[in-house]
Amino acid sequence: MQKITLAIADDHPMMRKGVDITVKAFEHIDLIIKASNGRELIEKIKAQPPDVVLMDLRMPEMDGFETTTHLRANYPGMMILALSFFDEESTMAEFMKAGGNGYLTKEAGAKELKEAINTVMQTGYYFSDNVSKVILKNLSGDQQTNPELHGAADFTKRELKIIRMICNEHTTADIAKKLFLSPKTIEGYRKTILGKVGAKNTAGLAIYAMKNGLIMTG
Amino acid sequence: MQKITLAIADDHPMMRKGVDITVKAFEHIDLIIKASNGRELIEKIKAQPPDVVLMDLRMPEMDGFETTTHLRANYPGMMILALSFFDEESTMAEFMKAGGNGYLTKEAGAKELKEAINTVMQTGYYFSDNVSKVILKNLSGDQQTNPELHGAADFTKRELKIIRMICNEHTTADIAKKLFLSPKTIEGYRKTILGKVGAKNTAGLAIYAMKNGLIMTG
DNA sequence: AATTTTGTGGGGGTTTTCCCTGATTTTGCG
DNA sequence: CGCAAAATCAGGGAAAACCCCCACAAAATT
Repeated sequence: MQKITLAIADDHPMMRKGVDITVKAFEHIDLIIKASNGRELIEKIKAQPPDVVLMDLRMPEMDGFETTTHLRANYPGMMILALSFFDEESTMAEFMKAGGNGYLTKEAGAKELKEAINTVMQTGYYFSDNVSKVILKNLSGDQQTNPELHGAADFTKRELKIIRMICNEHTTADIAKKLFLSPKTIEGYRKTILGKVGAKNTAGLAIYAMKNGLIMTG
Repeated sequence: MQKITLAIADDHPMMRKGVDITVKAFEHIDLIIKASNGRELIEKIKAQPPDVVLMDLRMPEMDGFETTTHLRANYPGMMILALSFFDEESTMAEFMKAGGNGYLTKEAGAKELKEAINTVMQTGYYFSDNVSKVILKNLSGDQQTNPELHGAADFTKRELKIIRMICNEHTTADIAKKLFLSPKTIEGYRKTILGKVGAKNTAGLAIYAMKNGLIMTG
């Protein structure tokens, strides 16, 4: 599955950041170009044309209408969406006349941005307000599957005993002495245990043990 | 399941929009306050205090440092994250000194924003570059943080924050770096903390923290 | 105003944990 | 029986934690 490449042209750095932040949550979309005006956008597009362009209409140097006209002439297949933070009809009409593929209104959320990009790629258009509200599954990043989410790793009896002793503040040497084993053996267990629970140190292990009921809470 | 309430203070409307867009994708987070400077933020917070504040540091009228100091004094349990688009250490150090709970660097994506908010609610801190994430990750939160519920020993805010970081497997050096303090200072805290809880080592501390609800169990 | 607590740091050291290589013996089970 | 997992141990080294001592400034409390 190919990633969708995206460009944004907006004179406001914070807006670019906002979009940047948003699309970073979308695994299948790559924001490859950020430009602060039309001229800069066109320059960058020469080197690397994106699939979709998000275009602010009010920009210095070269505004969104002019830029859209140029892009439409030179890249017929490119999808151009207006980032409309003032959705006056007349403005939008002019933009569509210039060759735009649709627009996002200011109410657009991350979900809609994603849908807009997907839709415009599939159908060639997207309009913010006719949102069919197709219920896609959750946005990416909603449930990040935990690698070692505890089905609770299973421990051997020895390991369990040692875990409990560690949680009772016994040191390696201490445990070794009490169990009549070599400290090196206990060290080995510590390593194995840390590996099993995915902890980086004793603190993490102790927390894990508590959460998973490996030790008595009394 | 309770939603996490969020406020943002940033003089730039587009930035607010960016965050707004982003958090709208998060079902469990409600952006309830948008302010353009510290004074406005404080006013709005009087009516409706949020769980977490995202704070730009450079703002007109009343900047992020001043605002953070004020909020920390009046809302001890409120989580304050800096939106740092210029991550100079000195700036961050000043912010942390003012009582901040952590910071998001400019590389932060939607996923990280979400995680930052979740994490700061669970642990009381978040630092953009900390990669330890997985460990205490649990399915989305439920219990809200009641700052002081358990009598137990009483800790200062600093101590509490450090306890949580220790339980999240941060090393002394690590903590020092993130809080812009000397490792020696952290060492001092460790000693004080161990003394207070009557633990002999980190394992004991972690167990204590769990038992006494010093850290969120998710 | 005086005192205590909190926050911040330093020097110098020992102990403990963590990590990398290995290894041998026992035990459980198909 | 044979094999995998469990249990046992080692050398050597790096990192982290722990433990003394101490000091000073800022803030809170009295």
